[in-house]
Amino acid sequence: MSARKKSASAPRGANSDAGLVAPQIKEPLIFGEIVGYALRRAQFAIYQDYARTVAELDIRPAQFAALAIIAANPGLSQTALATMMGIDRSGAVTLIDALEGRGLAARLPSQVDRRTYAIMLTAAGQTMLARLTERVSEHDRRMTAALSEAEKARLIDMLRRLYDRPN
Amino acid sequence: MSARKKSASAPRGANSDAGLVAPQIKEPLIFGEIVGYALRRAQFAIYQDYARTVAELDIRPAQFAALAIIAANPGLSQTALATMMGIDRSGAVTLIDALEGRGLAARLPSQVDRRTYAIMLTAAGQTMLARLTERVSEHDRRMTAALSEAEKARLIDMLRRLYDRPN
DNA sequence: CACCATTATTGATTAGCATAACAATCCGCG
DNA sequence: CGCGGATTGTTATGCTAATCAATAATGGTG
Repeated sequence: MSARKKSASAPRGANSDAGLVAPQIKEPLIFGEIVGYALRRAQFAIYQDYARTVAELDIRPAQFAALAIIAANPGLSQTALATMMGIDRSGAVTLIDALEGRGLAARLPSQVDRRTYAIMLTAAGQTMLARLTERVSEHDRRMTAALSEAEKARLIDMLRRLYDRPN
Repeated sequence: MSARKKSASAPRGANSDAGLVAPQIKEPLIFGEIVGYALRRAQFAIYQDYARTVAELDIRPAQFAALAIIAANPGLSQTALATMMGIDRSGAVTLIDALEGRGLAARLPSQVDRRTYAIMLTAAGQTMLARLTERVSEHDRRMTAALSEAEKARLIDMLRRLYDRPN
């Protein structure tokens, strides 16, 4: 549900553009009442732009998240990264494989547990993260330009109350 | 990025639970500043529960959306449904195949355009949609219980301003 | 009528994600 | 010390959804 395609090519049937109105597709009433719907559309719109933003540096959304988490927790294990990102351990493997293959992260042998690696950012990874952070901040500012700073803060607070619920 | 797993099984290394603090995984600073991150987490949390809610009636999220849109626009074409949902026409085919296979929707031959079908809900589809709408409303109320009615309205308004931007 | 656009459909391809299995290693307990 | 269970990284497999191209049938337009 997005209806973000260009000119809504609804079938015009047999009526020209004389006086007849083109049959406009209506949005179901319930969509307007539900928070989850507005949430989904806003998230989708922003995520699209976010993906395009990081793609300019040939980075996928999950990779940026991984870089940021590794930078904030140098030497963490792969499972720690996986649980932090809410993905499976197997997903972390391919994720780090990609980062390591591009020289952005490295698997150092852990000194306390020979099963695990201590994941670190390389120098290239740190500069890449710096450039990404800059662009992502700009992206977020641009996408929320319709909100004042106070509104932005209130929005974040309300969203946190939605997912931070004590269950 | 979700960190919603149970007890954060961060590796404890070699320290017991005596006085040493278990190495807590920190969230990157930038995540807290970005609207898109809070948006993503809230959307994910709510979507999870939403999917489970409709799954109780053996319906997938996209199928509920299709049912609601068809009910609001009886006799629309498949491409109209596809553009409304923001998916490809080929996706609408399999979507309606499933609904038709379960007797919830029907493809009636259009009387004005022999290429298109007029998609309608069957009686079973209408009662199914009614039951779904009931449960989804309850789900939305439950998920947004941390917000007052006024806050909910303000939240929806702000979210709309995020995806309704005039581009 | 001729030409091009549109519709529904099929098939192939891809990406993402969860699941299961497995060897290496760690930890706890006798 | 040694054994059993748990954990870590890894690989393979399957599934779901999304994307794209191609095609036959039909519509609209000059």
